[in-house]
Amino acid sequence: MMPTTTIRDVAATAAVSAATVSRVLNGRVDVAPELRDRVLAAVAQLNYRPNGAARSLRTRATTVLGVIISDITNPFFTSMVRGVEDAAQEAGYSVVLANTDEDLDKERRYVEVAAAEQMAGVVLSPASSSHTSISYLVDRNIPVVTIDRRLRGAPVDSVTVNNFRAAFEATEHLIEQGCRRIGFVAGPVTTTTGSRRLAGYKAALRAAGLPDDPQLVASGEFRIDGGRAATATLLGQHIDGLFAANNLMTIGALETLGAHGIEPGRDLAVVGFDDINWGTALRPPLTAVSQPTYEIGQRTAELLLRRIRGEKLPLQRIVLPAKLVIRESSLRHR
Amino acid sequence: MMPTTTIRDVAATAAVSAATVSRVLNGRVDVAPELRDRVLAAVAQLNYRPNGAARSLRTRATTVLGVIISDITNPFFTSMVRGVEDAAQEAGYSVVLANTDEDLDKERRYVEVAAAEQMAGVVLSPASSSHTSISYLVDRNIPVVTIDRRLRGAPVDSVTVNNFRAAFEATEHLIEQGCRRIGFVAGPVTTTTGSRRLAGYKAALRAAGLPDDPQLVASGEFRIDGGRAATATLLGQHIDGLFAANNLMTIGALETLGAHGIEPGRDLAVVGFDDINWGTALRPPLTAVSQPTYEIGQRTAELLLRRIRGEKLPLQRIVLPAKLVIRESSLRHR
DNA sequence: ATGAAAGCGCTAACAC
DNA sequence: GTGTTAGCGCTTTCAT
Repeated sequence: MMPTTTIRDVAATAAVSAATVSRVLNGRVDVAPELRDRVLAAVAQLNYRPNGAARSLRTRATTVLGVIISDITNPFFTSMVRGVEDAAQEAGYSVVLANTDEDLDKERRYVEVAAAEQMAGVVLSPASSSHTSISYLVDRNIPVVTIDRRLRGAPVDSVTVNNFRAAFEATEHLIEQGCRRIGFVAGPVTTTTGSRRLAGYKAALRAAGLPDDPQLVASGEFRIDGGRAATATLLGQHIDGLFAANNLMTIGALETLGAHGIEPGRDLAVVGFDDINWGTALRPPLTAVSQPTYEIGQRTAELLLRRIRGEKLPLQRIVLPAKLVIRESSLRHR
Repeated sequence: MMPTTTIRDVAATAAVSAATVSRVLNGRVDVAPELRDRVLAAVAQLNYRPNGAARSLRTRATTVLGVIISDITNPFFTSMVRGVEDAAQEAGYSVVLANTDEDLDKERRYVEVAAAEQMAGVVLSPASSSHTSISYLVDRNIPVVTIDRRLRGAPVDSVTVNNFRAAFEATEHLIEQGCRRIGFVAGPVTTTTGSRRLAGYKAALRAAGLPDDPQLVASGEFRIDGGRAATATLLGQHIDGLFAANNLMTIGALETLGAHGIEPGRDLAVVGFDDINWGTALRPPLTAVSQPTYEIGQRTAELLLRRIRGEKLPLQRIVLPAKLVIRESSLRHR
């Protein structure tokens, strides 16, 4: 068992007081260069690392960011988390993860934990745009940035993509490919992503003068089985195009199409929302709306860190561009 | 800004000493039932949550597990992390994530951080089986369990699958399908997974009396481009079967095959290591070695928690079964 | 500019 | 069994 080296050890080695060591370590300017050097040398010599617990007990602040998302198992969130992680790490913060499975109770519990643990800030992907428990955090002045989704009516920073526009463009692309009956595999409208993507799809139909047939929309959870079920429903509707509202739903859709012997690109033009690395392993490769997931995470963390540092900014609603990547699953030239 | 309620507030409300509150909260048995109830009532009434920083400063222990893996972006790790997470959460621990990108320097830095932060335990997927920095942790009596991979020569608990056997069976399956020249897209032999899977492949060839042609093995990093490059090499070798050593390499392999107009199942029998949810979205669906990733994570966390609680156990080397899931990409009946 | 001293909230001896 | 007390390692007044 190693003896822990404390700030007093450093102070003794550098022949200064513990207070001075603390000042040096926290970048106070009012320390004589000579003492500074002695302190730094001692720190290096003893390989000293400040005790985080003692520090946060004293300052009532930690260097921990909470990341509360629905499910780390979804590759979409994974890449965002990675972006948050990297940005946090760079600033000396660490990241603790919590999965809510879109369950409001779990979300609330984790938010409470974040408050109790006095986390420096929280990244949240809210399970619902209307019900929220962030007041626990707001009351304690803990900054929150929502990621991927927004909270309606709450004055909270957010980082999202332009879901409406991206869905509009994807639908437009299918129309350009000659599709006239485009099925939409929709997610839950309780999330802002679910509702905005649906709205974009409908708007594109209207813009092209196509009927907005409710039969062409089937919705479900943002999960594989949700996509499977919705697609199965739509197959009865004589569709000539299919647009799935997220990556997991796309998997379910492709499975169902495959099971019915329907080949994307040949028999049906298919577009998915969220571009993942395996899209290119498919035959034909998948046309998909690509979101800058890593950058979303990075930007979220950067914004959160600015709030943590106390910067005064107006409410931020960062919207990053999602772009359609056209491959072959949506082309109908045969 | 909310005022923080401390243990003294609870003590005052319950008309006992702070020490008694502490005893109740930590499950000491030597507290009179009556006082216990008063304390619990006060805790509930004040909605009290102990301050983690103060607690760990005092006890020199946290309720945080470090999870140090190569890349959270890989769906394989993702599911394991989820398993760790859930088990940890259940025991009142939280999880902090760190990505090493298979970089030994990063790994060492994170291990140091885990030690400095006095994390309760660490789950590690070592970038190398031989070089390691876990002594920082061992010296401080911080338990470590390696996950997915082992550390050679280090007396550390591990949870893995039987990579040798799984690779053996996958290869055997290809041989049964009539393959005689099976290409192997290999990962780095510096990892135990990389070397054991290669060994299993070779052993199966030998067992079937097939020549162990080194030309049939091409190796690279456990990444998409690694799989692409290795597969491109193997295409010059007149192979009739292909086995890729991990999920990302499989993506690269499928891409390369697709680009050459080679269809899995029809022109070439293909098996991948790691079964991921999109395997069924492929046409034909992918035959793959399925690992119980979530369970691996769970078991790892459970073992780690037992070590944290100080249970005396012999060195644990838990090996979970990976099983071949046969779909159509490996069948050659046409 | 630097040091001495107090105290963050909690638990673990120790005393009763 | 329960309370009193000391102190974990750090930062931050307050003196000097």
